[in-house]
Amino acid sequence: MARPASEYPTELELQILKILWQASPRMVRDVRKALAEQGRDIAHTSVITTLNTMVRKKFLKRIKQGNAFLFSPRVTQQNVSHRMLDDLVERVFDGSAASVMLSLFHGALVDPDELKELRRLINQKVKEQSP
Amino acid sequence: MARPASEYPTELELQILKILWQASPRMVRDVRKALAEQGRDIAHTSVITTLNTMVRKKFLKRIKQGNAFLFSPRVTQQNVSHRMLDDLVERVFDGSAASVMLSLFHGALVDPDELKELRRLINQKVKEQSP
DNA sequence: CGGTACCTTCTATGAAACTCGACGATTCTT
DNA sequence: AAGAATCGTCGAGTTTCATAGAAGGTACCG
Repeated sequence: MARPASEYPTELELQILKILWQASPRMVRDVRKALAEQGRDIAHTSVITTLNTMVRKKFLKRIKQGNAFLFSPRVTQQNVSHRMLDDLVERVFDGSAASVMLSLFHGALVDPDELKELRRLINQKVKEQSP
Repeated sequence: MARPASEYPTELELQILKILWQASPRMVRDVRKALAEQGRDIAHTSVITTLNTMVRKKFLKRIKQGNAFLFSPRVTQQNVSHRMLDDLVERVFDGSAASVMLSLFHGALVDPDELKELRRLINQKVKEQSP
C-alpha cells in the first residue's frame, strides 16, 4: 500500500475552495488570478489540473459554458471546516473537545468580546443539557 | 516545485508518537505490536523506516542498546497538538479561535462535565482580561 | 482563409508518504 | 560450531500531491 488519499482538501485545494466560496461559479482564469493575488502564481494548466482532481474528489462541480468550464463548490465552508476540525479533535486530541478549547485558551488567541459571547453560549448549552 | 515537507507529523507518525507518549523508550518490536493492536499491521522494516525518518525530522531520538535501538519522543504531546491546532485555526478558520469553538459547539461533541469546567475557565479568563 | 488567442486533455517530473524484501551483522540455541 | 532467530541498513516500488509543457480543438478577426 502507499500514501493514502486525504479525505480532506489539501493546501492548494483549500485555497481554491476559499476562492470559490467567495464567489462562484468562476472560470479557470479567474481562479488563477485570485491565486496569484494571494501570492501563488502558478501556470494556467496547473490550475486546471488541480480543479479537475477536485471535481473527481467531489469538492467541485463544473459545467460547460461555450468551450470553457465554470467551476463551483459542491461542499460548504461550514461542512468542510467542521469535518476537518472533527478529524483533528479525533486524531490529535483523542476526541476531547474540551482539550481543544483548553489548548485554544492556552495561546493568547481569544478576543475579549468573543470570550463573552462564548460564555453566553456555554451557559446556554449547560442549561440545555442539565435540566 | 513539489509538495513541501509537512512541518507536522503525518498520520502514521502521529500514531507512533502517541504510542511513545504513552510509554518510552521502546523497541521497534513493541512499537510494531502496539500499531498492530490498533489495526495497523505493517512489516517490521516499515516501522523502522518510519521511525528513522522521524528521527531525521527530530520528532524522536534513539539510543543504542546492545544491537538494537530504543526510541523516545523528542516533542511533547501538548506541543505537537497545540501547533497542529494553531495551524488548522489559521488555515481553515482564518485565525478565529472563536469560530473554532462555535464549530465545536455545533456538533454534540462536548461532555456536560467538561462544559462546566470550561465555563469556569472562561470566567477566569474574562476576569483576567477585563479588570 | 490564415493567424492569434483562448481553452482543454494528456503526459511528465519531482518530492513526500507508505510499504516491503533482500541482504548483512549480531546473538541465541542446540 | 552449525543453525536459527533477531535486528538494522539499503534500495526500491506505489500512490498522492504540486506543478507545468506539449498537443490539439474551437472561435473570432482582419
